[in-house]
Formats: sequence, C-alpha cells, structure tokens
Amino acid sequence: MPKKIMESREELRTAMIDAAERIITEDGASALTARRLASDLGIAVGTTYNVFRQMDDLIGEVNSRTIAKITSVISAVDTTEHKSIELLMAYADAYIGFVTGNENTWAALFVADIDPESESHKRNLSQTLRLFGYIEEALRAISPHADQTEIEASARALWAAVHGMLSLMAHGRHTILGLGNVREAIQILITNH
Amino acid sequence: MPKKIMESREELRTAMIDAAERIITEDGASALTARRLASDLGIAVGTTYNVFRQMDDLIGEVNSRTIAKITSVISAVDTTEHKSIELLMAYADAYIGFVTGNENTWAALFVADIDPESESHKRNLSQTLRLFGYIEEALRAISPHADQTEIEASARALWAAVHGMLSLMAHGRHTILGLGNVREAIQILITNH
DNA sequence: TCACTTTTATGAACATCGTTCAACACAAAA
DNA sequence: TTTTGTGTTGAACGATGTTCATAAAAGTGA
Repeated sequence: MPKKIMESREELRTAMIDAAERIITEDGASALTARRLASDLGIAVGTTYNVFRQMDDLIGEVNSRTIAKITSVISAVDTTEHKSIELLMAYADAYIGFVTGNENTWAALFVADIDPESESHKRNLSQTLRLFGYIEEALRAISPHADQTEIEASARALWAAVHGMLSLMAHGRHTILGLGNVREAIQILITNH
Repeated sequence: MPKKIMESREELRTAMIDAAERIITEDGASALTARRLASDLGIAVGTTYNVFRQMDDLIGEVNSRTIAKITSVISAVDTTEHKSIELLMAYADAYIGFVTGNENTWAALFVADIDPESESHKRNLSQTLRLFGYIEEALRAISPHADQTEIEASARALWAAVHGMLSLMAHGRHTILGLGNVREAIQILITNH
C-alpha cells in the first residue's frame, strides 16, 4: 500500500499538526497519542516518526499556533480606546478570554518535557518575548519617566505573575484560585503597580 | 512467601511514602514508578495497590510532606526582626530558598492528575490556605486600616503571583524567567504593592 | 494440636504508551 | 525491463499503571 500519502512532505506535516490540534482542542493534550493520531489520519503509527523526531515535537507545533493566536488576540486590543491602567486590564481581559475559550490548547502549553533544542521551542520562546513589548509600552505610557530597564523588569514581573496565576489554574488548583478570582487578583496586581 | 512484610499496615504505608520521597528527591517525580518503588522496598508491584488506590495518591502523600516543610520554613521566619515590606521579602526569600534546595520534591507539587476527592489533596489544600495567613498578617501590618476582604484578596493575589512565577520555572521556562530574575520580579511585585 | 477462616503479599497478565526498523510497494532512472 | 531509490508500513520492543486469581501466613475456636 505504501507510497505518497500526500503530495508533499510539507502537506503531510501540516495535516498532522491539524489533526493534533483538533485532538487537543476536543479531548485535551493527554488524548494526543501516536495511535490516535494515526487512526484519525488513516495512516500508520510509524509515519509520525518520519516527520517528527518525537511526539512532543508535535505538541510544540500546536503550541506555536496557540501562541500565535494569543499574540493576535493581544495585538487586537485597541490601544487608543483604553487609557493607562485600563489598557493593561484590557490586555489581561483579552488573555483571560482566550484562556477560557481555549482551555485545552492553552493548557497544552504547560505539559510535556519540551526539548529546549527543538526548533518549535526556540520559535515559541522568541514569540513569547515579543508579547512583553505590549506590556512595556503600556507601562511606559503610565510612567513616562521610568527608565527602560525598570520597565522591562516590571513587564516581566507582571507577565510572569499573570501567566503564573493562570497556570496554577491549569493544574487543577481551581479551588485555590477560581477563574472569577483570577481576574480580581490580576486587577489587584495591576492597580497596585 | 507472603505474609507480614512489616508489623503493621501503617508501618508499611510509611515505609512506602519514605521510599517514594527518596526516589523523588534523588531522581525526580518521573522516576517514581510502581516497579522502581517495589524494587527499592523489596516487595511486589501489586503490594502498592493494597495500600494506595493509585500511584498518584503516593505522590499526593509526598506532596503533603513537602507542603508541611514549606509551612515550617515560612513559620520559622522571625516576624519581629523584619519590618513591613521586609517581612514579605523575608517570606519570599525563605520560600525561594526552599525551592532551590528541594527542586525535585517541590516540582512534584505540580505534576500528576491529582484526584480532587483524595484525602491527601483535601489536606494539602487546607494546609496551603493556612499559608495565606502569614501574608495577610504581614499585609495588615503594612496597611492597618485596609479592610479584611481587601487584605485577603491581596494576599491571594500575591501568593498566586509568586507561586505562579516559580511554577513557570518548574516547567523549564528558565529561559524566560531565570532564578536570579525571580527574586527581582518578586521584589518588584511586593514593593509595588 | 488441629481444622478452619481470614488476611495479605504475590507476580503473571492485560491494556496502553512512545518508539524503532526490517520489509515492502511504488516511482523514477537506467 | 531491470535497477535503484524513497516513502509507508505495522509488527515488535520495552516501558508504563493497574488488576486479580493464587498461595502462604496469621488468626480463631475446638
């Protein structure tokens, strides 16, 4: 039966990431197994390993897409409509909105032993760092006279705090910090900044 | 061969938690397998399931000990020696110190699908909530006139932010937020509060 | 002491996982 | 047509968590 499951290798690769993304979206990252993927695509288990070095690399590719979506959600916030602190909260709300609407794909960002040498991880890292820019800009609007390094540090701290709070949620600590409380907690953090 | 591997069931239970804790401490949570545990204790694989419902419950028990240690580290901070903001940083430093000195057991707090109905999880949750008290007290010393609910919310926000930042680290995002930066980030968060 | 019941550790067995790789089928080149 | 190359296959390997009939020891009552 073998030979040419699709026109190009790149096409197969994309189809696999599509399928992986769909599985994660519907049933969570733990449902993404080599056999489930193969079955969904109607291919053999081994085929995955002709395209990806390991299963986790596939998650890394799906994560890339998720981060890209987050970036687009953040960049879609109207910076002219919100003033100073409100802008930060608008960013936070946009992010919270994405998380609640995409729980499974978002939670997948925190699973797996990601290979630090993998291409997807490096890409994800640089794209994440680019998100800091938005926060820095908002902070600079609030404190125009603060020096750059201070703003960078604040942006990192704020981002880490927000991301961290949400990641606590992702690991089932809902009882400690419910979704409703998360927004409140973030607001406290931001307004006190 | 069977019968009485130890004097009492409780003694066996303790020995298993001891062994599990040692394995996690030395080789990380992923090294704690049913067969490794059995081999280390010189017992059969099935025996674990006569004592614990599932493997994750064992991790839950080890986590209980870890949280107890964190509690003792936090409560050991001299509240008379540090004033206001310094006290909060002293707590943070104590916590950071524990994390760096107990990376594996601490990271184990964030793995596994913990059964929300398990006894250990309930115990861990209530013990964690008790830690909030320390932060609340420190916050009240700083802002004596703030009302109770406000202080509680602030304590939750701060705690979640710090814990969240560290949990980001635990998942290998060292590159985003190195350990050195964590203390700095926490300091920014606290001083701005 | 003996016969019986109860308790408890056992480890082979099962299902599932990620991963590998010799074998195979087809396409392209000779 | 024959040969070479390439992409796909799926059985197989070594792990994993978990189960459960089996057997051995302890407890019990005479």
